[in-house]
Amino acid sequence: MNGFPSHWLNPPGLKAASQVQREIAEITECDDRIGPVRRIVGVDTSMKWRDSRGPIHAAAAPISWPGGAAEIAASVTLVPDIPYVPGYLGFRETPAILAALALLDAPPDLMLVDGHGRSHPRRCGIATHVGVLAGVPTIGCAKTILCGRIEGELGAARGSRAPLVDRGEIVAVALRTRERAAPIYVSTGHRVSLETAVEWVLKLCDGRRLPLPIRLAHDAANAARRVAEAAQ
DNA sequence: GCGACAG
DNA sequence: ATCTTGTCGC
Repeated sequence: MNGFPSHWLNPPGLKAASQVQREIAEITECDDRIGPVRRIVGVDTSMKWRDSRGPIHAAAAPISWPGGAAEIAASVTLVPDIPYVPGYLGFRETPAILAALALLDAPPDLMLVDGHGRSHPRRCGIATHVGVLAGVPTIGCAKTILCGRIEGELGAARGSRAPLVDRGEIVAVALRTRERAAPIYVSTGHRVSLETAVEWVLKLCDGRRLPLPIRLAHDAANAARRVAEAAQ
């Protein structure tokens, strides 16, 4: 599907993992390289409460565009190699996400990932990780900050934005997608510029804080978890 | 050394 | 990430 070293998914340790992230960050494209967008997929995972070593359930939820009609979501259950460690989420969840993506009849034209992309200490959050390995344009949508700080003031109106700056670099946009709601942090994952990413996220947030494909993926992943838990 | 720390 | 129902308010 896409040729890459196996250790990009399975490094021997965290030190090697950091090096992999720097390598991926080197080849990531932060400019627009998107074809016609007719199908958008959101991906997310679900797991048991405070169970960082148990199985995770990943879902890929497609919508058609324009219109935003939901299509059948795909989901898989998989035991991750590592527990959750801040900064290394990609190594934990990417295998399951790629497996769910492989169940779709075609790769998406654009993908939204729950988590950071470039707004990561080594510029390789899960949205970048997934985007490069899948060879798909991705946008990172995170609910809280991993690194950096908001520069300036973020307005209260929907659509207000302020840059998220880390070590002098704009790595994401703090975006008010809904009035009276906390902002989300939109970043480049792969092959999508920050400006384009913000445009898409605003278009996909139907009066809600999170974009539709992410919400659908969240629901599908939770449904898969309930099915798996009921079956045992 | 200390604090911070996506999901 | 997830446990949980209703309830209050913009």
